[in-house]
Amino acid sequence: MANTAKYDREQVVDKAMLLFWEKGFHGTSTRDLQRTINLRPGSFYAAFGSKEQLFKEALNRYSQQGRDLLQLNVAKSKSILGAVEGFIKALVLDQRDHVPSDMCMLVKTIAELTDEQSELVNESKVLLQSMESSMVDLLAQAKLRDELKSDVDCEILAKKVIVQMMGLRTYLRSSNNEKLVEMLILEIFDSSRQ
Amino acid sequence: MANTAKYDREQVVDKAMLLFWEKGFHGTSTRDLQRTINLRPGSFYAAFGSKEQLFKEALNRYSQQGRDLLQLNVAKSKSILGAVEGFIKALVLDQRDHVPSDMCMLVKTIAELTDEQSELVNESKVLLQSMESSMVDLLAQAKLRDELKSDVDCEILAKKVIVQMMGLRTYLRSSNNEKLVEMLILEIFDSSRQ
DNA sequence: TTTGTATTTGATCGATTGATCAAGTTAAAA
DNA sequence: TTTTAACTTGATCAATCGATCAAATACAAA
Repeated sequence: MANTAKYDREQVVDKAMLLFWEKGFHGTSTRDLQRTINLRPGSFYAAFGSKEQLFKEALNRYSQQGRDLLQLNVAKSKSILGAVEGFIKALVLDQRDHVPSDMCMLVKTIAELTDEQSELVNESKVLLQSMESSMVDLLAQAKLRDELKSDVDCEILAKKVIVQMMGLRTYLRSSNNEKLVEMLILEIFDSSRQ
Repeated sequence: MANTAKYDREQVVDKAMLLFWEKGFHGTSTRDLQRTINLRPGSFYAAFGSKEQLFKEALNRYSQQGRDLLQLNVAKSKSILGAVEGFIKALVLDQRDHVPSDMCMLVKTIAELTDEQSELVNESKVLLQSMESSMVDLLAQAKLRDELKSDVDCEILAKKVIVQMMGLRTYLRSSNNEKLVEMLILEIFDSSRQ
C-alpha cells in the first residue's frame, strides 16, 4: 500500500555530506541542502527529521568512506605499512582536488561545534576513535609481520599517526605546502620501521 | 567638541575574541556579541563596521596574545628550547581550563570558513605564518647557542613544530588524553637536541 | 553656559533561518 | 478498479539574522 520515495537515500546523504563537509554545520542552511539534494521541505523533514540528524548521518557516511579507502589500500598493497602510508597519502594529498575540503570532516566538526550540538561533537569523537582503533589493528598486523620493530607500542604509534594526520591536513590547509607534507608523511614510520 | 566613547576598545575586542573563539564565526550572532560587549547596534557598527571586521580584529588580538605568551616564556626560561617547550605546554595544556576552546582560534577559523569569508581565512593564514616565522627565529637562536644539532634545518623544524601543535591540540580536543599529549610534546625536539 | 558634534539608544528594516502543514499526487494493496 | 496510505509540493510559520537609522544623550570646545 501507498507510494514509494523517488530518491535514493544513499545518494541524497552523499550529496548532503559533501555540502556539510565544505561549508560546516552552521554554514549550511536547510535551503542549501534541499536545493542540493533536490528535496522539498516536506520530504526533507519526513526523511531526516532535522538538519542535525542529517548531519549525523552525513558524518557516518563520511567515516564509512574513510574506512573504505583504508580497506582499498590494504587490498592493493603488499605490506601493511605501505598500505597505511598509501592511505595517508591518498587522504591528505591525492584526494585534495576531488573533495570539498583539505581537512577531515570529523576534525572540522569538533573544531566548529560546541556543547550546543554535543551529539554531533560526540559522534565525531566516536568516529575518530574508531578510525584510531582500525589503525591499531593494522599496526598490530604489521608488527606480527615484522614490519615494525619489536619494541613498538602499536596503540601509541596509532595515536601518533592520527596526530600527524590531523596536523598535516591542517598545515596543508594553512600553507598549501605539499612538498613538506609529503616529506613528513614519509617520516611518520621512520623510527618504528624494522 | 563632542562626546567620547564610554567603552575601552581593547576590552571590547578582547571579550568579542573570547566569544568568537568559543563559538566560531557563524555560531556567533551579532546580538550575542552586542550583549557580551555591552554595546547597542549603533555603537557596535560605528566602532567596527561589520561582524566580519570585528572578527578580523579579534583574530589579531588572539594572535597578539600568542606572541605575548611566547615572549613571556623566552623571558623566564634559561634555554631557548626550554622556552619553546614551555610555550607549547602552556598553550596546549596549562591554558586549557582558562580559555574558551582547546583549539587554536586561527586553526578553528581556517577549518570553519570558506572562500565566502576569504579575507578572514587569509588573515588567519597570515597570522599562522607569522607565528611560524617567530618560531624559525627562536630556533635559529637556539642553534647559535648550540642547543640544536648543527645539521638541523630551523625552517623545517619550525614547520614540524607547528604541525605538531596543530595535531596535538586537535587530538586533545577529540580524546582528552592529556597524558599522551604531554609525552608527545616532550618528544618534539628529541632528535634535534644537541 | 552655550554650542556643536560624537556617541548611545531602541525601534525597526528586509532577508534568511529551521521547521510545519494542508493540499495534491502517486502507486502498492485490496 | 477502488481504496488507502505514503510521498511530494509550495505556501507559510515564528524566530532570528546582520545591519540601518532617527532621536535622545553626553561631553569637549568656544
